[in-house]
Formats: sequence, C-alpha cells, structure tokens
Amino acid sequence: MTATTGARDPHKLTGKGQATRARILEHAAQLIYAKGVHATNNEQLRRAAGVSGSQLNHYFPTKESLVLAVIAWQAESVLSFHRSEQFARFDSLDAFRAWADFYIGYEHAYQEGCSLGSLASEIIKTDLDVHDELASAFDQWRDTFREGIERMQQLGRISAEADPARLATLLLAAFQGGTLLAQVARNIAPLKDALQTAIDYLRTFATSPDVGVTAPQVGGGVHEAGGRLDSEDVSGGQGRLLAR
Amino acid sequence: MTATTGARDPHKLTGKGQATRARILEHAAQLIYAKGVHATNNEQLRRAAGVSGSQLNHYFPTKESLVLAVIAWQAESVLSFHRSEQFARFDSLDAFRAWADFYIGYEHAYQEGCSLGSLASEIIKTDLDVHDELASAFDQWRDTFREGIERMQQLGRISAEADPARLATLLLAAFQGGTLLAQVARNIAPLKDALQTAIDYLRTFATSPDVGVTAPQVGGGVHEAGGRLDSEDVSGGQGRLLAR
DNA sequence: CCTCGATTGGGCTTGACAGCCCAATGGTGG
DNA sequence: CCACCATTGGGCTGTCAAGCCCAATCGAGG
Repeated sequence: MTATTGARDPHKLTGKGQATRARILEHAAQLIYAKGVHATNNEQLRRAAGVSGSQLNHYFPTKESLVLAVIAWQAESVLSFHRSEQFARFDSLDAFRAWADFYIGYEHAYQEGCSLGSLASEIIKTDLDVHDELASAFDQWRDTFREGIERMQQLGRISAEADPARLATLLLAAFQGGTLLAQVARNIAPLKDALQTAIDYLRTFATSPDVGVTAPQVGGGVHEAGGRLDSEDVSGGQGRLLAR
Repeated sequence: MTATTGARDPHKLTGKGQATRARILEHAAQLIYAKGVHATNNEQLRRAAGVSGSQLNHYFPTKESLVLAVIAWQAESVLSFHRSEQFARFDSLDAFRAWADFYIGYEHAYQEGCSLGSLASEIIKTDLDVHDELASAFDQWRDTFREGIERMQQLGRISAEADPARLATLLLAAFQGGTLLAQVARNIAPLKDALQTAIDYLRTFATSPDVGVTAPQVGGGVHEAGGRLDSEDVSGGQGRLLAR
C-alpha cells in the first residue's frame, strides 16, 4: 500500500541514479500522455529517455510499477498546479475563470485530454490496482475547488446557499467530461462550453453584481471563436501539468 | 466513410449469418464494456459467443472492424435509449430528473462507466480512426438534450435566457466526467452530485415555482444515502443501453 | 437427387512485447 | 593504488494474441 511508486525507492539511490530514474519517469509520462499506455513500449522509452534495456528493469521492474509511478507523478503535477499562486486558492470567481481560460487555451487539452483523466480511463478496467491512488488524487483536486468555494463563502463573496462540495464536483466532472468531448470532436468548444456554463452557475450564487467579462448565460457567446482571456500566459511553471 | 461497421455488410448475409454476426457483436460489446478493448481477446470472444476462430475473421476480418462495429452498436443503443418514450424527448425538468435517477441507480455506471465514453477514452489515442463515428454519436446525444431544452423554452417552461446548447453540453460533460469519477471512487456519489447539480442549474431557469422533490441546491442532500426516485424501474427496454 | 456456394470449425504461423540475464563500466571508500 | 558495489549496456527468450489457411458441413437452387 505504501509502495505506490514501485520498486527502487528513489531515496536509496545515488544522485546519478535518481537523475536517471527521474529522466525515465519524465519521458514516460510524456510518452504515455501523448500515445497512451498500451501504445507505449519500452523500446520507445529507451530511445526517448536515452537509457537502455535493463535500466527500465532496474528502476521499474514491471510496466505496472512504471505506470503507478507515472500516475503519482501526474497527480502531483496536477495538484501542485492547482495549488499554485496563480489561482489564489480559488477564492474568487476570477480565479475560476482564469483556470478555465488556461485549459481552454491549452491545446493539449483537446488533443491528449487530461493528464490524469485520460490515464485513469485507459487503465481503470485493467487488473492494475490504481483506484486508491487515483481516487485520492481526484479527491484532493475536488477539495481544492471545494475549499476555494468555502473560502468565498466565508469572505461573503457568494451565498451561503451554495453547496461547495457539489459545485466542486460539478466543476471537476465538467472538466473531465468536457475534455473527453473535446478530444473526440478535435475541438475545444465542448470543454469551453462545459467549463463556462459550470462557472456561470457558480456565479449565480455571487453576492456582488459581479464584473464578469461576458453576459451571464444569455446568447451563445461561447460558440464563436474568440476567447475571453486568451489564457496563454496564465501559465508559469506548470508546463509540467499536462505534458512534458 | 460509409463502411463504418467493417467488412461483411450485414444485409448481404443469410439469416443465419446475420444471427451469428449479431451474436458476436452483442457479446463483444458486453465483454469490451466490462473488461475494456485491450483486455478482450478473440479467445474470450469465441467462448462467449459460442463461435470459433475463423468466424471472427469472417464477419470481422480485423479487430479494428469489430471495435468499429461495437462503437456503432453502442452509439445506436445510447441514442435510442435517450430517444425512447420514457424521457418524453426531455421536454420537462422531471424528464431530466428521471434520466439522472436512472443512471444514479444503474450500478454499471460506476463499475464500468459509460458504454460509449469509456470506450472512447480507451481508444481515442490509438491509431484507430474512430473520431468521426464517436463525434457524431456525442453530437446527437447532446442534441437530444438541446432540443429538449429548446422545446421547454417554446412551451414556456424555462426562460428564454437559457442557452440550450451550452446547458446540453454541460449535462453531457457532467455525465461523462461524473461517470469517470464514480468509476475511480467505486462510488456513485460523484456522478450523483454532478448530475443533480447540473440539473439544479437548469432548474434556475424554470418559469414556474417547480415542484422539485428536493430543495434547490441548499444543503448537502446529495451526500446522504437515500435516492430521490430510486430509479430502479425507470428502465424499460434499455437493458441494451450499457451492458447486455 | 445433385451441384455449388455460403457458412462453420479448428489449428497454425508470425510478429511483438515484457521481462531477464550476463558482461562491462565508473565511481567511491579504504 | 586497489577492491568492491552501484550503475549501465545490449542482447535474448518465453509468452500471448492477431490474422490466416484448409477441411468439413449445411442449405438452396436446378
């Protein structure tokens, strides 16, 4: 239960060994995110990470151990991204808007999907026991939203009527589902619609008039091309988030 | 583009041949839904469908053709289920509630996920070209909701302010994402929260006071055990929908 | 009743991938 | 300077699944 990362505890390796292990992990995460678990074999990993045969066996004795380590790595990436300064712990509607705009402008979102969600979908039905690891990650992700909404309530920014837990679940589900629909359609629009509509709902609980950039939910403002923030530079150190 | 089902057009087979092909397809859909595409091999298919070796090659020359046929079959199942009488073409809030309650009470939803969504997630990154088929199915699915909401507007049941397309997208995304989260958590709660919260939003556009069974969105009514409709018999002829 | 084509059955071969082994290297402490 | 151990390299083999072939059977039309 504790050995979530698979064999070879990183802290028992030398500096060079840790570096090699990290390099493998990083490239594995990238490859798996781009091509999926099944389409990624160890020969590709060897070439990508510049390592060779027995190294994979040395640091990750089985493919399962590698996948588990990648899951942990991606989970940590997503969570640290959502906890980063740029979103101010989601204590305002603008923080949620900035978050949505980031993914709406993030091209990988509708190409490879969510780094955690697509991985989860692909292996959830296999015999790999990854439920606990993934469930914990998604719980923490949702709690990031929930705690932000609770803080907004404490700050008087939204009504006490709102149910933070349910709204947080809707936001995360809309993101995961919207990402899947966007992947299938090869078009960001479904994700954009889902996220903005969910945030529109959140806004209906706002206590102040709110200075939203777009009108509440009237008209199909979402369906035309232009973005609202362009979001390209909401990024900072989160290149790690989805790919890379 | 037209040969979506793969080789051997069904209408060019004898009655017996069609029956065999249908039997293979049905069992393949069930197995793939339960175990995933990669974990399903032709030996399992042979035993499940009671057919043998060359029959798979005869009716479905490649695995890709079989998967494509399964996708088409599942898409048709989902769409015909959503278009069935029981949901009255989604022309009322109660129809949406009945829909949500069905899936909340449908145990497969948090075990194997959505019959179409989980399939899509698993193979979207492979070289199989299934985007068009899947995109069409999801579009039609979303349109089912959208047209229902538009009808509700025409009937004066909800405000003209509502954006049917975006709300429909949110509903579908919440379902897909909620299903994924429920699968990971091995618990129906995330799906329940996501769907009910999305429908709560839809209800805020209602013109009449509404006789909803639960209070709007106050309190965490979702997090306790009891369901709202128990939904077990919203079903009818839709055993085909997800499994079977 | 006969013939022919469609349908069915089981076995087989090829290819790919995961996992493993042995040899070589490099660095670190004694 | 030496010895030992962690680290690295490349190749190898067992396993499994997909795709294919040949033989047998069944049904329909003449």
